[in-house]
Amino acid sequence: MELPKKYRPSDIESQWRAWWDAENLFAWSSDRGRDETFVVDTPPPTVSGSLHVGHMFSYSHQDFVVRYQRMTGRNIFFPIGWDDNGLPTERRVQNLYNVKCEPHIHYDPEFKADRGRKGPPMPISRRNFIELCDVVTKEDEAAFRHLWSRLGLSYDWSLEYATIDEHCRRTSQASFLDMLQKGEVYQDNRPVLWDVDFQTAIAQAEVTDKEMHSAYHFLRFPIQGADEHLVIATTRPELLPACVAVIVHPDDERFTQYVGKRALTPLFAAPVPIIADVKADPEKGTGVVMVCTFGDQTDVEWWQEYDLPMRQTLGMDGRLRNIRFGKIEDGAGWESVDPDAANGVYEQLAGLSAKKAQQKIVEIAENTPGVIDRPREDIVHAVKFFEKGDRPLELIPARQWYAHLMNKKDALIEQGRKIQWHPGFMAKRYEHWVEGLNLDWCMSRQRFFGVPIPVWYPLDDNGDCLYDKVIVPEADALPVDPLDEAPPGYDESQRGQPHGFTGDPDVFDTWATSSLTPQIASRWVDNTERHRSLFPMDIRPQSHEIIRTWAFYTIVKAYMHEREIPWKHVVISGWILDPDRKKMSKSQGNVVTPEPLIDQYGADSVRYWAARARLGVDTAYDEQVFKVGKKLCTKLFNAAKFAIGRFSDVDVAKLTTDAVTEEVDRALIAELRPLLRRATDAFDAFDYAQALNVTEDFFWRMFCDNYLEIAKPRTYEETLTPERLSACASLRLALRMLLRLFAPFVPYITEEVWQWAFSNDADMHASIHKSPWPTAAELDAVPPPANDGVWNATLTVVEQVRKAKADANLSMAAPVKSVTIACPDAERAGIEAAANDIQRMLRIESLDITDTQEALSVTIELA
RNA sequence: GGGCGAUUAGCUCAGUUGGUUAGAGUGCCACGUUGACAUCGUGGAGGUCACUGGUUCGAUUCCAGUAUCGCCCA
Repeated sequence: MELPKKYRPSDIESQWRAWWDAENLFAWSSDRGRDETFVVDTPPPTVSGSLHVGHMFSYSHQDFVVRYQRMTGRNIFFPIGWDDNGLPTERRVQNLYNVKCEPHIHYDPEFKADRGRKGPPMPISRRNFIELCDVVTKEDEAAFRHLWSRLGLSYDWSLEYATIDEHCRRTSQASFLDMLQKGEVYQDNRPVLWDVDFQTAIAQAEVTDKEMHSAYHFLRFPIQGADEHLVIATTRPELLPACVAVIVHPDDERFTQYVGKRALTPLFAAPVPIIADVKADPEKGTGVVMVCTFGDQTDVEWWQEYDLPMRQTLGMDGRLRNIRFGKIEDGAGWESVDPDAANGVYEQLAGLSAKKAQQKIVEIAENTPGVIDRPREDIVHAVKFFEKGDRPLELIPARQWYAHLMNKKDALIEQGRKIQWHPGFMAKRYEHWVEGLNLDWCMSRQRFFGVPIPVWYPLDDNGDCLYDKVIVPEADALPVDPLDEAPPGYDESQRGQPHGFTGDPDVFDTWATSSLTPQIASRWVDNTERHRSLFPMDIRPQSHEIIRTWAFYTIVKAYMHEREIPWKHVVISGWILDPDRKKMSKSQGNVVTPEPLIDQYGADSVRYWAARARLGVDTAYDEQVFKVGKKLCTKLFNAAKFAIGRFSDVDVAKLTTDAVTEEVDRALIAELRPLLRRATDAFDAFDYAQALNVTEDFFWRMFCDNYLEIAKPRTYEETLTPERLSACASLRLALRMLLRLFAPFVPYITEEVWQWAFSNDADMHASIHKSPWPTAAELDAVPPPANDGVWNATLTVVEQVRKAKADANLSMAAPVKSVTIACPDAERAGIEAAANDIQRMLRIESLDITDTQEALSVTIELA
C-alpha cells in the first residue's frame, strides 16, 4: 500500500466521516439487552445562542466516554437534540426581523419577513411570530449539526429531536397531565417573580443576583394620634404608596411601646399597623421596616401571615398603575386620612417606570417638610434579576401553574444521593440548591414560542373563567394547542362565550420540556417497552452551571412520574475560561468561534485540547494546546507509517505473539500491561483526561523515543531472522494497541492508520471504532522478560550515552568508540540480553560489561 | 455572610493513599538532519509545590487558620 506522504487533517477527516455515516457505524440497535447497552442523556444545546469553543469542549467530553464504551462492545444509545423553544429564540427573531409578537393581531398568511428592516418593531400575530421562530431555529440547528459532525461526535443521528417538535410537545404535555392527575401541579393567583420587560413569570432557578448601587432613604412615619414618629430605611421609596404595615423586632426595646399602634405613611397618610415580628432585623437600616405589596419575598410572607391588604401599585409592565386613594370609611383598600394630598402626590407617579417613579418620589419627599429624616446613605446590595433580563424582578400577583417542590425537598435530596456524581463534590452543589429552595416551581410562562399548556377552562354564564374546573384533552389528542383547538365536548364557536370555554394562553417554562430529555429519547409516551429498556439511563454529561436547572428538574420529573432516578451517573465538565480566567461571554467580547480552529488544526487536535481538561475543572483557553494536539497527531502519523513500513513486507501470519522472543521486546510488552490497566480504570471512572495522559506519555517516550530506536536496527536485517521477526511482531502488537487507546480521543487519525494495516485483522473490526478495547489477555501469550530490570537498565545506558553525545555537540548518529557498563550481578543478565540492541542503536564500536558492587554505571569514550 | 473548589517551572497543566533529587508539554538556550518525523531529535537552564502554624522520624501531600481567584447560595 502506498501511504500518504504528509499528515493533512482536512484530507482524512471528511473521508472517514463520510465512511462512518455510510456504514451507519454509530447506530443504536433496539434488540440488544439493557445490560450490554450504554445509554446517554445528551444535553440539547440552546441553538439560538452563539456557538463557541465551550460547546466543542464539553460535547467532546461525552464523545470520549461514548467511544470508549462502544469499543468495550456495548450497544450505544447516544441521541442528540436541540433546545430551540424559549426566550433565546424569541429574542433572536425579534432582533433579526425587527418584529414583536402581539397576540391580539390576526394571522397574516401573506406576511413576508424582512431581515434588517429599519424603524420601530413591527407588531405581528402569534402564529406569524412562531413561524419565524421555526425558520430561525432550523438555521441554527444546521449550524450546530455541521459543527458536531465535523468534530466527529458519534451520535446516532436517527435519534435527533428538537424540544419544540411534535414528539417533544406531546411528551411535555403528557408529563404535565400526568402530574396534574397525580396532584403534583396546581394553579394559584399569588405574587410571582415577574420580569417586567419580557412580561412573564419566571422560576427561582432562573433568578440571578446582581450587585447594584442603591441607597437607603430614611422616611418619617408619624405615629397616629401621637406627636412622635418612626424612621424607616428603604431602598424602594417608590413602593411607599403600596405600604400596608410597619414591622419591628419584638425584642427591640426602642420600639416596643409602638407595637399595636398605627403609623401613617408619609405623603400618602395611609394608616398602617405597627407589628412585632422576629423577621425584622434590628441591625438592618433603622430596625423598622415597611411592608409593601410587594417589595420582596419577606413582604409576601408577612402579607400572608398577618392577613394584610393588597395594594398593588406596580403593573405588569413595571409602571405605576392608575389608582386613587379614598376616605377610610369608603373601605376601597386605598384608605388615606388625607386622600386629596395622597392623590396629589400619586398623580405625579402614575404611569412612570419604577426607576423614574423612585426619582420622582424622592424629589417630592425632599421638597415636603418632615418626610425625610436624614440624608440618604449609599449602599451596594444584591438585587434579583431574571438571568436573561435587564431590569430587576418584581413580585406581582398573577395566576400561574406550579409544581410542588417544597413538600419533597427531602425526597429530592435522597434521589440525588442515589446518583453518582463525577467529580464527587458536585453532588454538594445539587444538595445545597435543593436545601435552599423556597418556592414551588412556577411552570407557566406568558410567552409564545413554547409548548402550550394543554388545558382549557369553562366559562360561566357571565363569561367568567372557572379556573378550578380544568378541562384536559384526550390522551391520544396530544399535542394540542388550546388556542387553536376546542376542548372535548365543545366546538370552536363557543370560545370566549358564556357557558363556553377559553384556552390557557400560556406556554411551559422551557425546563418543563428540557427536563424530559430521558423520556423524550426513550419514547416514554408512546413506547413503554423501549422506555423500560433505556430508563434510567447510564450517564448525564453536562456542565456545572446547570446543576440547579437541567439536572435538578430532570431529577424532579423522573421522581414525579416514576419515583425513579433519571440516570446512574452525572458527569460534569468544567468551563473554558478566557486566558485571564474570566468567563467567556458575548458581552465581554472574549468568545472564540470554533470552526476556524478546526480549519486550522483539524478536529482531532481540537478534541485533544478538550481531552486534556479533567472532569469538573475549569480550564483557561490556551491556543498552544491545539498545536500540541496537532503535534501528537503528526507524530502518530509518522511513527505509525514508519513502524508499519518496517513490518509490512512480512507475512502477517508470522507476526504473532509467539514471535516475540527478544528480551527487550518482551520488556516493552510487559510495560504495556500497566498502561492498559491505568487507561481502562481511568475510563471506567469517566476520567478520560487521565487515560489520555498515560497513553500519550507511553506512546511518546516509551514507544517513539526509545523502543522504536532500539528495535530499528533489527528490523533492517536482510533476512527474516528471529530477532527481526520479534521486533516486527512487537511493533505491530504495540501499535495496534496504542492506536485503540487513542481512538476515543483522535478518531480520524487513528481510523486512517487503522486502515493502513489493521482493518483486516480477523479479531478486529473494519473500523477501529468498533474494534475491541485492548485487554491484557491479548498479551498473555508473551512471557515477561526473564529479567525485571532490563528496560530500566537499558534506558539508563541509552540516556547516558545520548547525554555524552549532546555534551560533545555530536549527532545522535555519531559513533562511540567504547562503552563500559559496570553493573551489579542482579542486572547483568538483563544488560547482556539487551547489549546487542544497545550497541547497534547507539553505534558503539566496543561494548564491555563489568561487575560492580555499586549501582549501575556507564563509562563512555567517544570516537 | 455561608458553601464548594482552586493556588505546583515564564505559561498551560499532571502528580504525590506522607518517604531519596517534585514531573510533562509549551516557551527559552545550546547542539544535531546518511536509513519515520525539522510539524523533528538530543541535552540544558528554570520550582521555598500561595502563606502561617500544627500532627509526624519525615509534609508539596494530612489538619487548622490566613490570603488571592473562581463558581454556587443568602
